Amino acid sequence: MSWTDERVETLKKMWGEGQSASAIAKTLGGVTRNAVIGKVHRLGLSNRAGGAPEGEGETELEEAAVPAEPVVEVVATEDPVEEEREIPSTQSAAPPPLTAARRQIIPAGQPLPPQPSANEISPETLASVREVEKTSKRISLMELTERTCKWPIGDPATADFWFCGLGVQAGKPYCEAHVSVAFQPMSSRRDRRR
DNA sequence: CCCTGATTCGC
DNA sequence: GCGAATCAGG
Repeated sequence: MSWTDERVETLKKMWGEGQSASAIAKTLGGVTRNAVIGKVHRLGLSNRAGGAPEGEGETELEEAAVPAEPVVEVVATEDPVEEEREIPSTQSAAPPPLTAARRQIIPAGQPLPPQPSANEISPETLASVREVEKTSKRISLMELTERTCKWPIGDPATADFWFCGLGVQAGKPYCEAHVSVAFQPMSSRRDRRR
């Protein structure tokens, strides 16, 4: 494969859109992400220039020393390389109707499971969850991957928070134990049809 | 371990 | 010019 005008154009476009080198390489086909990066540099557009020359926006989640700005940034932890994401411009201009209770909002965005509460989870499964929490790897947000259990454990508002991190069970986002509690057969309780 | 971009250097 | 290997980092 060679860098035809077409391919270069695609490269420029995708790179400009903020696509990752590997994603671009996958789209183009016949090249590796290294090739893409190499080309990007040769083309002189290493830095995702354009309109944001500066950017000291380090998303540091330090202590809760928020001055006064009710900065409600929804930092959705997007998957590394989902697939064809062609919408880096999706502004969620509609913050959920969270009026009062704001200090106890769980993770962010995506379909994270509810914390194991005294819900409708059978004592057995709940017990197994407790078990897993002991043996969990306690990985950080950064460690989360396609194949690590993304079950949150602990209180996100404190340092006492981590993710299970055990191996997931084929495609599922959680390990076996957490899958069992996340995906209840929908009849764990003789539901009193309200 | 997974992934990201950056750089180097033989081809 | 090209891109694998390597580096540096999350």
